[in-house]
Amino acid sequence: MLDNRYDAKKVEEGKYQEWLDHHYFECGDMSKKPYCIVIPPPNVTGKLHLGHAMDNTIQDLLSRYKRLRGYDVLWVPGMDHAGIATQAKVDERLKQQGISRYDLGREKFLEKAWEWKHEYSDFIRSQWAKLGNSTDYRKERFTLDEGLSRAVAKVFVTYYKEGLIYRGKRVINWDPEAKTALSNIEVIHKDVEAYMYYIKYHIKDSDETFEVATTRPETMFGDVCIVVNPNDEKVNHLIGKTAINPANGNELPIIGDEYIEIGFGTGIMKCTPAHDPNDYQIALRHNLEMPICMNEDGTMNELCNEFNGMDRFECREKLLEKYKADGAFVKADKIVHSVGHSERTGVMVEPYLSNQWFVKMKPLAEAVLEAQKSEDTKINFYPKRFEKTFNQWLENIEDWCISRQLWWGHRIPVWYHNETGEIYCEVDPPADIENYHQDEDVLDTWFSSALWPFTTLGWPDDTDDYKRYFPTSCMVTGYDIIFFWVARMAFSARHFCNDVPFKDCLIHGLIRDEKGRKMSKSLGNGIDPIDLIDKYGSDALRLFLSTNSTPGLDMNYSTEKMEAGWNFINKLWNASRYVLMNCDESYKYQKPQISNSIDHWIVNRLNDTISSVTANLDKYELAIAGNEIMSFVWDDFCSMYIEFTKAALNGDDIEIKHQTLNTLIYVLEAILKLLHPFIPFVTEEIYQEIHGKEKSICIESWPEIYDDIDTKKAKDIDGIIEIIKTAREIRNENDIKPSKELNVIINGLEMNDYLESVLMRMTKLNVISNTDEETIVRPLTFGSVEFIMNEIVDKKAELEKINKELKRLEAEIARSEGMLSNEKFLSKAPHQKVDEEKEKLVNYQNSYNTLLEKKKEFE
RNA sequence: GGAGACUUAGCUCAGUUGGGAGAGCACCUGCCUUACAAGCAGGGGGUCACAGGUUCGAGCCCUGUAGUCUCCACCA
Repeated sequence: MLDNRYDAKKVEEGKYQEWLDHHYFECGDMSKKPYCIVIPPPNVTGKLHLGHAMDNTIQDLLSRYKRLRGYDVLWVPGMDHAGIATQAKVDERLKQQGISRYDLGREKFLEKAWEWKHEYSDFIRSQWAKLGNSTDYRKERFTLDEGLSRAVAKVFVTYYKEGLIYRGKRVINWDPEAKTALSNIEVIHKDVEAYMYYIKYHIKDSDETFEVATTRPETMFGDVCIVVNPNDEKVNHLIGKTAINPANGNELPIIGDEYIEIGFGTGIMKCTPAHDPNDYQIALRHNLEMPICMNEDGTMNELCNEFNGMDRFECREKLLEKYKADGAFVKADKIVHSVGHSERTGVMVEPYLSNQWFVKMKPLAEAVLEAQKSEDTKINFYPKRFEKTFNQWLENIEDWCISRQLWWGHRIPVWYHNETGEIYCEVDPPADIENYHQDEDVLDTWFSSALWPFTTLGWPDDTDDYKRYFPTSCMVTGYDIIFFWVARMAFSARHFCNDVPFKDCLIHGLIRDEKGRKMSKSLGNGIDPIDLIDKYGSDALRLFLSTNSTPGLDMNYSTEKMEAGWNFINKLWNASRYVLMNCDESYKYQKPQISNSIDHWIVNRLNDTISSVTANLDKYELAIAGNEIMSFVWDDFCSMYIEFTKAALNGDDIEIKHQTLNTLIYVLEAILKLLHPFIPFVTEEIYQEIHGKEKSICIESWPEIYDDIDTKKAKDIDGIIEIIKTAREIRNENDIKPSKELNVIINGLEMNDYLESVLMRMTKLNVISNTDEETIVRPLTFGSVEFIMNEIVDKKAELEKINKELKRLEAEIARSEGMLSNEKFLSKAPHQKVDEEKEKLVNYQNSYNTLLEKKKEFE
């Protein structure tokens, strides 16, 4: 017997291990259709947060649903080495021990990083277990494991040989903290307050001066020329002259280039090719030098004279002081402008000229865009609008900088000949390795993530898993990584597998705190999913995460809604307890032969619920599906049906009693299956209470429609419910105690002993066939009910009520008649709607006539 | 500059092809009715941001306005 109180801890304890021990989540039943999801691999940087919990809940929900629907489900677990992020964490740990990675050297540092990885992957697995993830652990992968690493190398080498990867000197985004290059999307642009400094330059051998505006005066040590627009009448006379750089006294030729926007600022720009991408382009056009004036850590270098070794921002201040002293400083205007910051370290990114590896994006992107044009070859986004986001990014894409000056990651499979410098690019190192040295850099962590949906299945080998499960069925992820990840998986799969990586892509929003703010470390408003599980249980958390959001939109955490979820589970628990308290062994495992109308009614409602829930889950409308089941359980099953059954179970009719018990179990079991994808632990607990420990709901099958429903009988119960609600209303309105029996005459609905006992049980209604007393009447859909007036209310009050109701009905009738006499409505609206309206009108008229008659009778 | 989202009850939000507005919480009234008081029964409360348009009919479709937010791109 179930305990008399739902205790999430007790229910969930040990269940996950049992599931694993029974291999319920392992794929491979070849008789079924395959269904595959690969997990977005969490970073091994730390614990999973609430966002992961939501993402995983959705995937688990889909996996469990599909398993019940009879698919051979493979949900692949795995983790990401997360290059910069993890390296930063390990660095930080070393720092606490007073050492730096340079003290250790590359090999030893990597050992430490692997230690970190093992520690955190264990932690993450324990969190997955708490969430109940039904992944197949035999298939778990890590982006840096051997198989994936070979796949990464294979991809690099292939691209390289196809000319889609190249190495070159470019101005890239440099993170001076992590001391590595970043790709464009790893740079976050933030508006910051700054100054636009106006600096005075002298023309060589002349008294003539001009002003140049800059926000980064410290880069003046890297300037090579002054640029004006040759068409700018105001300043083009300067072209050909030579200016003196106030920073170091160097001579700067003044040249013309149409890049300069006429009318912007002073119309005169300084050009720093190594520290600005636009300046770099100008320098290319004019074949200029590209001196670098900073070190990798953001300090100034030997080009900067007395500022050598000074931090870039300190140099800025000191240089300005110098300008103020020697008259070069003109003014500083306060401005707000957008400055790039490193996504990982948060420091200001420095545009920096360096030698990096790039993927040529145009042809890869175009292949995906082409495939998106056809229904057969496209990825289907849910919600659809993200397809536009995805396309637009691919349409405007620039080459992808993939080399990172880190140690933790896939080392670039390129070796340089020690003497000739000749490049050797293969998966395996050159045979005469002693004559070569390998490229020091590693690959952007997203380079390996981009291959995740197929490398996890064994690609580039033509494995059984790859053949069976690729392309995968559905990718579940947040809109924040469409560019980082989704798009890159798309072109990788298109290029190497000639297919989509996944047929569907379900995009969800972010989870925010109760006030709608993003959860962040600095705000300290993060919520640990494990704390919530400890407090409310995994099921309650999952229910909260899966039924309170609209696809693609952000969701706020809400204690209230967590509690509402818990309350629902408690309700389910108690309803199950009621069923099991009343059923002995003989009532289990039987599909009911239903005949009485109450059972027809509940099973009919169950049918509707099954259809609707199934349809919505198939559309990824998880919240709608969840709410549908919850309201069925709470409103129909608990509030109505269970209360109905009390009459049967306390009655003398053995036949009805028997049938009721069978129906109770039958409906409960269907409910458990419908809910299992949402709340797997408690549904398993209850299911095993019915069927014994040797069975598991995890591998059961989805409920089927009971196809022998008498809808007329089911509809009669809608009438009974109307009577009950009317009676309750009358009691409440007139302050009649629930314990006081009321006599009632029912017109237009066939009654029997059982239904009468239900009315007695539910609202203490005593059904009579006629009376000599004066009655009040309430029109209902099927007919009407009458109550003995002086048991309830006085005539005057009742007359008032009738008049009010008549007035309301007149208005309704007028509205309805208006519609039905509108020829355009009749001719253009669907027949069904017209019929509905006609039926309404008839009901209104019947009600009106019933009340009118009663009114005349009173007068 | 480009793109997108949001505006519905006191609060937080649902509302899936257009056919008389819903939930949770809060509030009011009455109930310890042997599954559940973390519960049960009943109730009050909304010009669906604003203005136009399409339609027999608009919270939903179209246009514009206002406010909030997000992403992308950015000129020294």
